[in-house]
Amino acid sequence: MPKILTPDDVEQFRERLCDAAEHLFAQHGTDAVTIRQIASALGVSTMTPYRYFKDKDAILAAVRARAFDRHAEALENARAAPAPDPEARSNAIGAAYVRFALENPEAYKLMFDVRQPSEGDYPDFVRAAERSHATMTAHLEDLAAEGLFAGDADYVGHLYWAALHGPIMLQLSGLLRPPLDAQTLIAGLTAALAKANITQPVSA
Amino acid sequence: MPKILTPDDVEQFRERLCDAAEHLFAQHGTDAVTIRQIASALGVSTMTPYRYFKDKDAILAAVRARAFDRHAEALENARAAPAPDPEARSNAIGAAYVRFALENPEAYKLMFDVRQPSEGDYPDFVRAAERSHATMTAHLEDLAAEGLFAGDADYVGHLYWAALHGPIMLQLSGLLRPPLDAQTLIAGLTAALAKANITQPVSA
DNA sequence: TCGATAGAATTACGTTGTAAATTTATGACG
DNA sequence: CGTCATAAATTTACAACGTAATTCTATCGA
Repeated sequence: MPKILTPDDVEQFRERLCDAAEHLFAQHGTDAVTIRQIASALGVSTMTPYRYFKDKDAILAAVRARAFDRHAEALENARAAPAPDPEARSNAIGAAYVRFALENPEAYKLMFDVRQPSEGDYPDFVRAAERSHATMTAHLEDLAAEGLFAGDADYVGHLYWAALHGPIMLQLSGLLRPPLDAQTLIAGLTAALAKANITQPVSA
Repeated sequence: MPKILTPDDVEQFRERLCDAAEHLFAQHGTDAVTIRQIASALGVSTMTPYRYFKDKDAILAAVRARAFDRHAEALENARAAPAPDPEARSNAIGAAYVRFALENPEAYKLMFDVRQPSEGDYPDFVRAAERSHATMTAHLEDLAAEGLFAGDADYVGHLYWAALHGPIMLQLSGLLRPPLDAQTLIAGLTAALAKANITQPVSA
């Protein structure tokens, strides 16, 4: 019998390939990177990646999922870190979100890239995206358990998510001019949310 | 002497080409559309578009600029329309923004597509994008002139912009699950902004 | 009528994603 | 210990792409 790839071998190669792809994406832009470049960076032939991924779209989905996973990890670490009080922990989670986005703009753009047509075809991506956002909801549920927040944790979590995501995307789209930037807008939006203390969906 | 294209001829052909390209983009996705398809839809040869646009990127920039222009027009119409009171006019402008985005999701995605590397190369696009956002600031300056708002119009305009853009982008990225949607989040964020009445950049 | 020439069409080429065919290397078995 | 079936990798091949270079066509001043 010939050599057989263990599931571990497969996973390891996929990791290496995604690492290489991610670097190339960040360096040259997602569209400019070819399968041939990725294969060459790994020292394998052009067709070898096809043994590990269905096609180029599957590679893109895998890289996006990995970016979401790293993002989720940053949030989870912030949530797990010691904090003097719950408010400080809230701020730490928000700061971790923003820091990840601004320090890894190419990864963040990729995560929320709106072109992948049917994300349902890539369950790994969907799971990673859910995991990332779940931390924010979980933190609000912590606050609720401590009696510091009463309301719809999912809804309010999404409000804060949108309050971070909107400014970040405007900045990454190149549409903010000094002195405006994502941080300044996020400060205003989160201050407004905290002050208004919205807890339930408001009727339009 | 041979036939000579007047500037009007050129402009007319560009319009026709952008119309065709936009339809194809919305139908098949931006990436799947080829120059050959666009040319064929116009009944011209493959290379004819190159007489009117430098390359494919220039076509994309032109289509994006046109989308921003239509968006700006929708906002300007809402601002110019009669309204019972200033608050109603504010709501009408916001509603026009959201309606455009949700009724033309492909156009909206294109406008804020984060891939075009150096938008500075396309001054028409930059101008259209500025025009779109200027309406919101202008409306706040109207309010200020009437004594109904005192604060940094540019900053607060951007706060509302981000409060609309964030939820819309989350929805268009396919990351909102029922019962959550862009409208519900926008209602919460704009309610918070109105209630908190932020007027100046808040210090982090 | 005719020829110079702007604009359109045709041809051509390098590159892409990937299907199909071929080669290579492994490990159980006579 | 060689041999062979076969998984994995490579090589080859091809249609389609963006676009440069070339050729054709139709117009208008002479």
